[in-house]
Amino acid sequence: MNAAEAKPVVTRFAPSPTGYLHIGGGRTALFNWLYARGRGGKFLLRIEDTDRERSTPEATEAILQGLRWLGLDWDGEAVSQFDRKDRHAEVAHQMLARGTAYKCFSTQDEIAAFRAAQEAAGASYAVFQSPWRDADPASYPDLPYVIRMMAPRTGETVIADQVQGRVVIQNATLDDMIVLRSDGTPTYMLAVVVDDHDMGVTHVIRGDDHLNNAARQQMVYDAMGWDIPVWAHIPLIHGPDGKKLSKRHGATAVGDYQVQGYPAAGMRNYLTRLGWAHGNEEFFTSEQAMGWFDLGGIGRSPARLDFKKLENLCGQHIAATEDAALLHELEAYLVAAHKDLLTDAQRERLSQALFCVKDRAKTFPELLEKAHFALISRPVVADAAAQAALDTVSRGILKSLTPRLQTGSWTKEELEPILTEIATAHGIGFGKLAAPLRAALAGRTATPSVYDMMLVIGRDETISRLEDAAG
RNA sequence: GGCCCGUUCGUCUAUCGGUUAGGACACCUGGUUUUCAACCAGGUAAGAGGGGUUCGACUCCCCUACGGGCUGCCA
Repeated sequence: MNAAEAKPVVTRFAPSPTGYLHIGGGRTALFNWLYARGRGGKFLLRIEDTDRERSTPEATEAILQGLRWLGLDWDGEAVSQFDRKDRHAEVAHQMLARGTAYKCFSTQDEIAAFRAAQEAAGASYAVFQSPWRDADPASYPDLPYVIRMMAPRTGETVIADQVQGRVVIQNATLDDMIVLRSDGTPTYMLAVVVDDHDMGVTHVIRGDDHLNNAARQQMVYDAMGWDIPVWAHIPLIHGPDGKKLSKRHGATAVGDYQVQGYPAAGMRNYLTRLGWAHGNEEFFTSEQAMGWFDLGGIGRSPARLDFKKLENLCGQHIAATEDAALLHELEAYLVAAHKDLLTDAQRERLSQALFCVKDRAKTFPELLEKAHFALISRPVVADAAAQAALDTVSRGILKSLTPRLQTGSWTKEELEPILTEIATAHGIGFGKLAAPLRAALAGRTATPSVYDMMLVIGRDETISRLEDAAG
């Protein structure tokens, strides 16, 4: 192992705050987090807010909020790229001094005309070649200028990518990109390199829409004599139809999943497994994933979102979550989705009911619906299906049941023979008895076991609800 | 247009020259059941197409098709 390999891992997530946290961005952040955390490294956050027109504080907050919900904690304060603009300009001028960049006085009209002429001449690619690249500084006019990278015109740039493999770009197809705009602000290509270098980023894990950019950025590293980070360009996520993910596919924001009541652990599991595999492992915790995750295991083709699989994994995670933690998540979900708070009584009863509902739900709203019986107070309002189960005959049966519940210990062992006996006495199967019981106790037709419900709400409440329903 | 990347069951994937191409989700059948969820048993289902290389290709190379990305004084 040489010195470079021994360096502690530093990864980063660098979103631009122009909107909510996209599900694809969430996965990129997750991969960076997993990689760093699994190796005792650092996971940094940088907000790429150099585009003042489109960046908003609201978007920044939405992104931070999305990351927090996903449970992706970052080290230190989030860095604002805009705040570092002086440093970026400084590096641009260092490049100038090193002779790896030059001032270009071409106007945007001139550039457009150059491209148009090239296109008209049938050139296969339109690479702008600035007439100022080799100009004598003595001939510089007193006009606004940009600083351009003095990119090599021949040869090739090789990106040794951990996911995509060895990618070769012909230098002739790359132009002398602008690193500092005429207003003195840095372009993304410069800022990202300077920041990654200054922040000590060792592994750049990002969407493969940046794969071509990596060649340009690598030239900046070379121009400054800086170490090139390990590149890993991961494929983007697509919608269920294989097309680029967009609004019409439904939820594209991480926040949407929170509001829809998917547990964060399930999201992490699903997103990790999307485009990455560790043998046949499907259901795992983030701690396990940290131990297994590596760049070589990332697939090279874009993966499609599959909500059914997401739900399946979420159901497994809900079932595996400890009651106290689950209750906490449910309350957070209620606030995030409905601005609802639980009363103390509801919280108490819900926590007692979790054992019988958490392995029957794939999402929080589904779980809450199953736990409806524990959240309501009398009088129980039955939905249409439940009302249908409370016909005259059924009400009569319930009426004959209540006296039998007054005494004895309140356990499933004692209750079972009583209910069985009532069913038998009326010549019906247990299923026929359970239906009106569910309706009376929960006002629903889909509920946990009738015994579990009775035990959770207790004898008095059970009898009262049965009497209410029996009329 | 040019350049770059990709293509295994419907979906996520395993395989890293020799396998009856495995698993998971979904789906179908049967069982269990107190509704829902779950559970048990079984089943349908894949290497985009065409050329090579090789004793032997899903695996390596080329072409085509399709999908995606980049080609900005956006990030």
